[in-house]
Amino acid sequence: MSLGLVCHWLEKNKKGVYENILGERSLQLTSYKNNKYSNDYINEVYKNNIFGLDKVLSKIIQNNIKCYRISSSLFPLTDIVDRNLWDNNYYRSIFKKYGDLIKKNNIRITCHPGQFVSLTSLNSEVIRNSISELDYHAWMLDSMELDLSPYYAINIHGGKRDSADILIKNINNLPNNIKSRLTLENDECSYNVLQLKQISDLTKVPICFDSHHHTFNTGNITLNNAYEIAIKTWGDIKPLQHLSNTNPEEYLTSFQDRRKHSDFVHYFPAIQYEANMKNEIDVEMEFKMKNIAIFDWLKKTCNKIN
DNA sequence: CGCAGTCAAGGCCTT
DNA sequence: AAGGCCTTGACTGCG
Repeated sequence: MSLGLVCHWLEKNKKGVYENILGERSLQLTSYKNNKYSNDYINEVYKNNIFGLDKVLSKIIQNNIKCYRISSSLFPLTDIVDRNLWDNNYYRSIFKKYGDLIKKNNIRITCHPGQFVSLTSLNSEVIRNSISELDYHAWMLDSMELDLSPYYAINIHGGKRDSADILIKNINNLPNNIKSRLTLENDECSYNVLQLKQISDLTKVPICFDSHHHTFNTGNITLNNAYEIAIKTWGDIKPLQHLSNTNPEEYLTSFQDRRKHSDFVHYFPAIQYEANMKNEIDVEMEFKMKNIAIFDWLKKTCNKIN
C-alpha cells in the first residue's frame, strides 16, 4: 500500500483511549541542564524509543504499509548530549537490523525534521543547529544502510522567505549523505512549488508536493499544475507527496484553523489519488488519527466502489 | 492517580 | 505584543 504512515501507530488502550504503541519518551532541556538526567537515564529513554520503533515496524509489515516516516524524536537532545550516547555500535547495529527488515519488506523510509531546521536563517547558530539535526537524520538512514537517494527522503521546508540564494548555497554545501537524500516541501507561507522549482533546478533536490499547503500558497498556479511541476523534479525516482485536510467544519474560519490537520481524511485531490492508485507516487497521510485514518479512508473508498 | 501548566529550537499569520 | 500552528505530545509538579 503506497499510503504512508507518519511516525505513530495508534491502538486503543484498556480504557478505550487511542495511544501511540511506539511509547515514545522525551527529554526536556531544562531538566537536562539541571542535571536531572544521568547517562543511564538518557540511555534508557533512547533504548525504550528504539525498541518502540520495532513494534511499529511489525505493525506496518503485518498491515502491508509500504511507506513510513520515522519519528524525529527517537533520540531527544542529540545535539546536546555526549554524541557517544546515541552514535555508537549498539544503536547502529539495531538500526542495521531494522534496515534489513525494511529492505526485505520493500518499505520506503522517510524523515521529516522539525520546523527548527532552517537553512535560510540569518543567524549562523541556527544554520549550525539545522545541519546538526540533518546530520542526525542522515546518521539514522546510514545506520540502516539505506541508499543515498531522495527515495529515503530527509524532507525539509525552505525556512525564511525570499532567501532562495542562501538556500541554494547552503544546500550545495551539505555533506553528501544529507544532500543526496534531501527533498524540499512547499509550505503555506514562504515557499510555493514555483519558488521551489527554481531551487530544485540548481540543486537537483526534488520537490515533495503537499497538496494542503498548496491551497494556502498557490503562486497562482492550479493544484494540478503544481503537482506536475513537482513530479518532474524526481526523474526516475518514485515521487513522495503529502496529504492532509482542513477540518470541514473549520473550512471558512481563520487561517490557523484551516491549516490545522484534521483527524480523518475528508478529501483526496483526484490527481494525487489516481497516481497513488496506480502506485506511481507515495503519499504520506498526515492525519491526526494516523493508521486509524488510513484504514477509515480505505473502507470509505471501498464502499464507494461497491 | 489525574490534572494543569509547561516545554529548546524558526518563522509566519492572526488577533 | 502575544498566541497558535507546523512535524510528532510528553514531562513535571502539584493536590
